Amino acid sequence: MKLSACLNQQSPEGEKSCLNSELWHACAGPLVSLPSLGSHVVYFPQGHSEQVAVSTNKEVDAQMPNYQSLPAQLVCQLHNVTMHADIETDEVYAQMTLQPLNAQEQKEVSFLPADMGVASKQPTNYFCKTLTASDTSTHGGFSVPRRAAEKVFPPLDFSQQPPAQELIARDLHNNEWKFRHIFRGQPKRHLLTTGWSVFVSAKRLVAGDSVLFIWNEKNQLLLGIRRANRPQTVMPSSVLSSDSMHLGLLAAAAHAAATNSRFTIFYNPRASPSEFVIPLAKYIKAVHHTRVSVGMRFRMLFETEESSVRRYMGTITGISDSDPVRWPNSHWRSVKVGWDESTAGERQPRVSLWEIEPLTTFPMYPSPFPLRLKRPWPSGLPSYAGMKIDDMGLN
Amino acid sequence: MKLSACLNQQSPEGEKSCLNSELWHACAGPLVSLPSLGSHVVYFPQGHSEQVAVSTNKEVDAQMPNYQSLPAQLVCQLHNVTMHADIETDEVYAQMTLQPLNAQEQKEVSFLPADMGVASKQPTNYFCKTLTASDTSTHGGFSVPRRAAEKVFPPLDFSQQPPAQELIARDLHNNEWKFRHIFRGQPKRHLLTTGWSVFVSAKRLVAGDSVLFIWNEKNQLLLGIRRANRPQTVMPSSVLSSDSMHLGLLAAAAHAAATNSRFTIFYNPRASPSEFVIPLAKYIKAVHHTRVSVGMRFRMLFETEESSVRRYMGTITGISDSDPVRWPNSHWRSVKVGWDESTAGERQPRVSLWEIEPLTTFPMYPSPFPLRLKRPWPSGLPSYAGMKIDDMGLN
DNA sequence: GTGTCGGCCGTCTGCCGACAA
DNA sequence: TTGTCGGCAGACGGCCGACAC
Repeated sequence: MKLSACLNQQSPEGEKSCLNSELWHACAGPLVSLPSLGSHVVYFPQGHSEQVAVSTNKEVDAQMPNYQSLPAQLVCQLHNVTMHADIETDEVYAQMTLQPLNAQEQKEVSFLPADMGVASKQPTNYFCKTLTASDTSTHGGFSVPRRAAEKVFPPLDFSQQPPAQELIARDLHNNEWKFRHIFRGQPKRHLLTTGWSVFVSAKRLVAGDSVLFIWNEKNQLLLGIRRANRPQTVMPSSVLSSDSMHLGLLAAAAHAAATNSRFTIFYNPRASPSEFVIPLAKYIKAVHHTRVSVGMRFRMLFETEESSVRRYMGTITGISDSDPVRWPNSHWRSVKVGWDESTAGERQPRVSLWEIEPLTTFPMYPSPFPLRLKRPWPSGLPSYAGMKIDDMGLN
Repeated sequence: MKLSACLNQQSPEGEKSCLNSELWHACAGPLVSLPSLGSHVVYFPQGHSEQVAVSTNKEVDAQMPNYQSLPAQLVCQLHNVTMHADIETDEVYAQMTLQPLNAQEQKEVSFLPADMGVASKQPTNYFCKTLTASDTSTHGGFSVPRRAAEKVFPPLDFSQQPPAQELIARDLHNNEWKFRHIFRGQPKRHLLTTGWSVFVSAKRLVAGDSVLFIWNEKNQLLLGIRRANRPQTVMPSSVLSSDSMHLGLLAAAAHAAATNSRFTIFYNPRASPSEFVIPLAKYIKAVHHTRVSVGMRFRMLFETEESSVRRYMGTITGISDSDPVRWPNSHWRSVKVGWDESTAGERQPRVSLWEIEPLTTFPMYPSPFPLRLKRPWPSGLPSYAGMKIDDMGLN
């Protein structure tokens, strides 16, 4: 597996766009958004650690030493953010360069305009189909859903019999793929024939994986893939032990925090259980300007199989440290929740405040003890320098 | 890419053998040896760092902080060593669990019998062939060199016309591969036909890669592969930045050294420029009981393309720290050398003392200033506790 | 509307000896 | 001794509409 070359094919403004941004976001999913370049963010080593644990398929060792000097959250400036795709698997990921703010900078932050992060702009003219056994078999081509073909593909010339055209689509690596698009059969349907099997075998697609076609404003056809969540699809790599990787991310963050220097992380939206680089304004709003209490009802967004979103409902069952030993007083996954729909096991039993929308109207189990935080935020102007000592888990 | 399951198919004594030891060593090459389980070794973070740099295809950042508490070499006990092969690429690697010795243990070490490490026992009944274009094309099978077939494969029944048999070989993952072995053509030759192309495509072999057949004492046929050194065959992985990986290996070693606890490393013999876990006795002999001086002639073993060894000759041109800033007073690559054969670029300009055989007879350029070490070893009993402070690069 | 299948044709896989390096 | 090729037969890839859910 190699890293992608950084194809700067569009967005010459250079803003965090290294390869096609629409396609990257479409592959990443509707819930993924990247903080703006230059903005202030909160970085959570815990969340980063979770991603590494998933990627290496190994939980963090209980023997792991603590980094006493590393707070549970670091307020940083985002100096660089680039989108990438693994050259072997097309898995999307982002590289971010973060610089922890010093005390003075954290004080000044509160006077800057809030930046909640740009919402992930999902393209409008696109479709995503989960591949069937017939789609991936060598016996035939790809059956295009009718509405999808009419919305996303250029219109066919129906004076021909049968109507057909050649489609050229580009993937995340800017590679070109050619397909014969034909409208035939009884009943009539849209099919991709010649060229399709080459694509399937090159990308090693199997039934259950999804493909994604985008027709963008420049009249280009873009093509992405999203692999099914196969168990054990992970890649631990024999480069470094998972323990050393966990230590490495902590050491990198601790060193950067101690010296106010930059460090680099990878964010893997499809692998990571939760985003761990959060826009500062979003964090502040959720942690300091939102009332939550045990018994309160909330909603949370999840991605569906068809790449759209739906809300699941739940009830807050507790508010406590998710890892009291290693990360005391961290807001990471500080909210214990129960989900209404009992298809349990899929959804995390713990979430962070900025992931949920509390429903202040009609609480199902009104708590007699509404509480905001164990350490309520001082009224008046927020002090982020103070936060680092008072509220951010510095031991 | 996934890690291999640990197939304990033989050597029930369980000594560092997790999958077939003969096959692993054959794939690793004739120069690779693993220290014995329980023995004392010297671990070099610098060498480990080199391996990570090669694997991530990224040199260590000059900004990298120093670990003041981490010596340039750690005397450890080897608690566990298991052989593995990458499930995707069949690349061989070893996992070792090391425990740094405390001062008391280091003192006691000198009274234990020396363990120079077992030499890599290359199997006797084996052959290794680099694949030709014809071998890997879909047009035909595999042409077996005559001597190889006669030495390694079971004898054919020449009463049949043509003589043929089915061969069953097992790879590092204990997967079974069946081949039709036939002796035919004009002139007569040994060929593998049916089954060969399945193997080639499953392992994604291309011309230039090598295959390796072993006929062991249990009359089993073993089958390994060794890929050509394709440039950029490396896999940086988007899990962790290379900077964090470098920090991680240093942090893991530093923490283990500080607490005398165990840590785990991966050794990748085909990727790593040099072994970085050396039997203690080999280290002591090379560093403290060998005279080297500028101008001295030496030999060093290298692997040939055909999986055998040859010696290259050279002259010592200097003795100095390879990284005076980060690792002062380290013996890692402390010897600057020039090579007789000017096919330069292939061989390292710096080697470590334990990699070379100094030729004490007939030095080509006798130096008027023979020197042993910048800090000569005190005569009498070696003190490894003292070494840690005096000679092992503690800043 | 679309997933899977039988039918059918064409290409490519893969086994053979010829031939030359 | 062995790498590559032309020849050839059979397997599979891949395009088609039928049909059912």
